[in-house]
Amino acid sequence: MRRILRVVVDEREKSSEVPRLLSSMGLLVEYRVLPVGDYVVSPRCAVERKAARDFLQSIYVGRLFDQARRLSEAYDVPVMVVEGPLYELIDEMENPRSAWGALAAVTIGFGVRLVMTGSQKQTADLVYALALREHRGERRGPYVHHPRARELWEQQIRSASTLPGVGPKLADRLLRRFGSLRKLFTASVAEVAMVEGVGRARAEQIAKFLDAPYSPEGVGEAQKKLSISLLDEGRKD
Amino acid sequence: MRRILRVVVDEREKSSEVPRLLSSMGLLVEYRVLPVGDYVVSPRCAVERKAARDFLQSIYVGRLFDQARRLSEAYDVPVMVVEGPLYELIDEMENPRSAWGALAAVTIGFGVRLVMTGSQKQTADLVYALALREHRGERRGPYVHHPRARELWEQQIRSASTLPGVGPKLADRLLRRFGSLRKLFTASVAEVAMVEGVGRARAEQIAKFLDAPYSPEGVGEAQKKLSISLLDEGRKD
DNA sequence: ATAGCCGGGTGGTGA
DNA sequence: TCACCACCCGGCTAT
Repeated sequence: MRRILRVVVDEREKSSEVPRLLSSMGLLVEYRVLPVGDYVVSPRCAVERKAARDFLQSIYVGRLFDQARRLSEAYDVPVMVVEGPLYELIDEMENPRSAWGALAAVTIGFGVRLVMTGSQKQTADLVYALALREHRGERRGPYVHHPRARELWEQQIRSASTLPGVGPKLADRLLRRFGSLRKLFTASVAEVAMVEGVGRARAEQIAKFLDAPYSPEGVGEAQKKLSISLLDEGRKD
Repeated sequence: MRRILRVVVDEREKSSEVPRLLSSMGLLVEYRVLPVGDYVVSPRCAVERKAARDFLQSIYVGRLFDQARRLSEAYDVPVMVVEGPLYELIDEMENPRSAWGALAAVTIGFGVRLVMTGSQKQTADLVYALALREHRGERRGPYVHHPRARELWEQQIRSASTLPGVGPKLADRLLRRFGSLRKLFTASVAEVAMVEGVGRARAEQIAKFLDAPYSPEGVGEAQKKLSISLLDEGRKD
């Protein structure tokens, strides 16, 4: 049996259909007065819902950037949903480019993830998808995208995960087995291969990686630029 | 005098109106065969343009996540533009939620910035706004990036950078000095401290990190309190 | 010789 | 997300 998905909704959103749709989908909807955001989907992810017209208006009042800032300050994964006929409204504008510029500023400048939807139903579907995703802790993307590791053990896992074929799960097992990063990094192929989830092939791959000589110039790609700029020219032997 | 905005466009995009619109706006359009992305707006920012129908289809072929991954690996600011009547198409689908889930995965999992537009004209306006925005930052570097698998030396630098107080530059120096990751990880405090940019304090910090015992659930009571307070879910009374 | 600038590099913070 | 700041390191310099 799987746990109920929970989402915290701002009181003011009661006037929209979205919360009702969410609870009809099986989500547990809980109302609060939220200082920022409209739908809190997980401790790190909140959604701000804005009607297309309101979105465009708030560009000129400067309110948009304020909200984007507050949202990204409060949550690691800030999402802004623009709901409604945005395209038509932008086409009616005198200078549509400023609207696209604002869009770019919000998503690139503040790191807010934008999604446009066509209706409240679609907004609800999106929020549901977000809740599902956040709840599962689903990692579709590469693990390097992990936000930030604060605790020591998280940093250790992150470090061990840089080994080829080693993700967070395996890193945990390896660290449990060896006790510290140093011991892991100095372990022999046979010792590493003994850990569950690591076979001979993977163990050898890891050893090969650790022992690989460092040659940034390598096979002469355009990457040379980096290594050249990194070279220190102040050798005075 | 301000410099002309330049954008590199994939050859295949010639068949669309967008490049023509861009150059009529005053952008310098340069055609190339791009390995990834359709519009390269700056050394760090590229845009992949997808028709709404194509976008939805590529979800089911699995091609979407592949493209998202390649885009985000090659550029720091990957942008995906979904052009056309997405809302209507999604409403016609049997399970629209999977579409929103895919959208969420692309933008949250892969860090791709999504923007929906209603027409080629709007896409052009967006690309223009991006070019303007990126131009202000004035970064230089190669416009075309390659999606090829990360080079060995890059992975080695990434691995060494997980050490505390060590970024890409220091990682390079450390690896040059020690020759391989294994040798770096087994080096003594004194040896590490000899490298330029690493003093006694930093060397000791690194050693402490490597030798720290792994205790995922936290051993210290004080530590426990901290993590509990951090994990405390959105109680905002 | 050495104590104090200064420029590069890192990582945390607030917008 | 990203730009800015504060700290750490090591070399230079002026005594």
